[in-house]
Amino acid sequence: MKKRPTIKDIARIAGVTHPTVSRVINNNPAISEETRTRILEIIRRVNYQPNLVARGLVRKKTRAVALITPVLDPHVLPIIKGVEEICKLNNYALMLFSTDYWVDESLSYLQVVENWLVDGILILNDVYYKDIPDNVKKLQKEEIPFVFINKYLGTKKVNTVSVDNYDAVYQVISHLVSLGHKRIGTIIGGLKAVDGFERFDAYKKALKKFKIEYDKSIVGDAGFGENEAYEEMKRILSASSQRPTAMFCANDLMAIGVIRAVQEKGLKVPKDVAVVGFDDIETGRYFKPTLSTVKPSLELIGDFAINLLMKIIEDPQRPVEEIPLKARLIIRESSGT
Amino acid sequence: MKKRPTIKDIARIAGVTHPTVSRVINNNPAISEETRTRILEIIRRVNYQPNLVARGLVRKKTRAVALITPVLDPHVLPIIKGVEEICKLNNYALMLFSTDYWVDESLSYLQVVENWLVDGILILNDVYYKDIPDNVKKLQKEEIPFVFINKYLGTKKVNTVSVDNYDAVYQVISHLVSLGHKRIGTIIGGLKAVDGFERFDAYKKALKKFKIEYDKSIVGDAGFGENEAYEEMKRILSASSQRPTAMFCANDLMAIGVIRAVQEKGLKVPKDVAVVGFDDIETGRYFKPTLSTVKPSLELIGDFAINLLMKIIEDPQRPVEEIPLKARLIIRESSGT
DNA sequence: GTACTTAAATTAAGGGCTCAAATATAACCG
DNA sequence: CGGTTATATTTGAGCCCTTAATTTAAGTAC
Repeated sequence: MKKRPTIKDIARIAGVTHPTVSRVINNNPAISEETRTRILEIIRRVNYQPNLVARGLVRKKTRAVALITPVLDPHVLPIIKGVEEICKLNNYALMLFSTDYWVDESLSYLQVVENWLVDGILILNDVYYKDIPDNVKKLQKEEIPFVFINKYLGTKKVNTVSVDNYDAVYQVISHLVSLGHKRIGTIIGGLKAVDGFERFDAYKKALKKFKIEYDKSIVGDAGFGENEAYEEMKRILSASSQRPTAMFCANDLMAIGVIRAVQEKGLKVPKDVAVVGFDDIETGRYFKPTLSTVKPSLELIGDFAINLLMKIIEDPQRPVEEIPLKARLIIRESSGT
Repeated sequence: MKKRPTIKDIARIAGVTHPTVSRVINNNPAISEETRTRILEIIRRVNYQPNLVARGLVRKKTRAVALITPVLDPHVLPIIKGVEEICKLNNYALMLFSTDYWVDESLSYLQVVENWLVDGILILNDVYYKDIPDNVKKLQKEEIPFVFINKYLGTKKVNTVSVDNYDAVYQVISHLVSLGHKRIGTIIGGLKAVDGFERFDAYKKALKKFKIEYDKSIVGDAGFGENEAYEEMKRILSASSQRPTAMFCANDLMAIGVIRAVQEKGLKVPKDVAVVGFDDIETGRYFKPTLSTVKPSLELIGDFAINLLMKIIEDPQRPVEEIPLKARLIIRESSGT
């Protein structure tokens, strides 16, 4: 790369010393209007840009944040989008790291932070932790600003922005109940994933609210997979003496699997079995029948997360905040009237 | 954040000066085995990590690259994924910037680079430029390493990794011809987009190869939009005296629009009109009929692009390279036999 | 005109690291 | 043992910027 002008070059041209130029750049008021305009003019003319690395070194702030995600798939894209947008708006640079679920290795994201390359990190969390994992402990110990996206299910509170799974599932069950359903089964996504755990828990709590008894025989675990859900639903339909009239699935993919299983049995969706998913994936809008679902605003989650992170960076002592965001129920054919 | 140990702290503990420690870190051979192991032990013990910002300042290399994309949608995700993976493998940090097609504003990505925060940039290009745009000229002038992803259609060569649109479209037309089609229309995505331009050009060239005359009446422009393609196809079906028996669409979304229009006319896909798209989007696999398409390996494009960029960073003087990558034809129901 | 305040700039130091040049130490040799 | 070479380490300077402390100049008041 070409050598770029430095603050000293500007100073030399203007006939002042470089701290004076620095003051102009940083809008320090202790500069006469005359020299300020003169220096600004020179800066414009030679297209000077302050070297952010040097500035970062002395200020100990790089104005960069990192987003750590276990995986790069369409599901997380809106979150990234939300984060990126707010970053840009606030002149932060966004670094992207994917860990491929390799949690141990992702300890190395610490390295990125520890090396001062970023001022804070957003951690897209998927896994259900009983206890605070070591890498998070380390973040806390080093007092590195971080925010979890998707609830972090430790006992201790950490800064978090997440889907309000409880509210979302309640909306779904409430919707199904209002259609007259009393036998509402579920396909869960496994208990290891945060969302899997919470949505299942929320399902049980919602049933209780509506005084519907929990029935294990109409519950399946498909680990968020379509084919697994298909198999589980086949099992439920053939095993259960009294089949469910509605199914809540912890994501849309599984809902599609479930619908396939239902149709294969010669039953109709939603007439015989109503199905509601979670996420609002693209395919759900094209699938036949179109899929009822509940849609978290992931972009908004990204927004809130980065905004929270920026606040923490500015004031590391601020109290921990846990922000749940409401999802929106979308009723389509698969649970239509 | 907590104060972290510096190279000087290590030096003090070890009873040497800090350049000695620096040498150990950088594997400089001019260090006795004895002190090397002693210092490494201390580094391990206090968990010292070199401050990359400081290092960046003196080396003028941050080991970070930026990916500039006009938009963050599922279409570009595999590219990001490919880039991210290789970055990680090579200890580069990846910064993500989206310009929202706001090209003027995206001049500001220069700022990111000019400030030394990154060593080079990848530019996801979508727009068709006749001449080299100003921001790219500026990159060249400043001798900033950059690679275009998706062909940059200027007259001058720039470092590029892109889908081989010509080969891909040839594969499609060849496939349709082999099924006996002679009247093959196309819905193009507009000429402003690189891919739009190239795929249309490739379509005409392919027809020529098979000695099929180009017929304007079975060509539509839908700007890559589904509904626009639907409208264009309706127009073509009603206007054309002799309707096409096959349609090549410059992306899958438009192919879906086309199929809708065909079916609405009471015609069958692929019996009456065969349809082939481009991209292999998720929905195409679920749509009825399942969609024939041609799938570029976007992840591979990302791979190649970042690899090329890293080479350029290491050797800025290396000759310009333009790398086309082959796409794969996927035959499904919409062009089935 | 002296003393004092305020404004505007300068001087000096330092952030954490690298790298070239200089020095100290040890080793070797005739 | 003086002189040369090789090895290991230190000294010194600098990357580009910010910030506190200090100086200088100008302005005000009595």
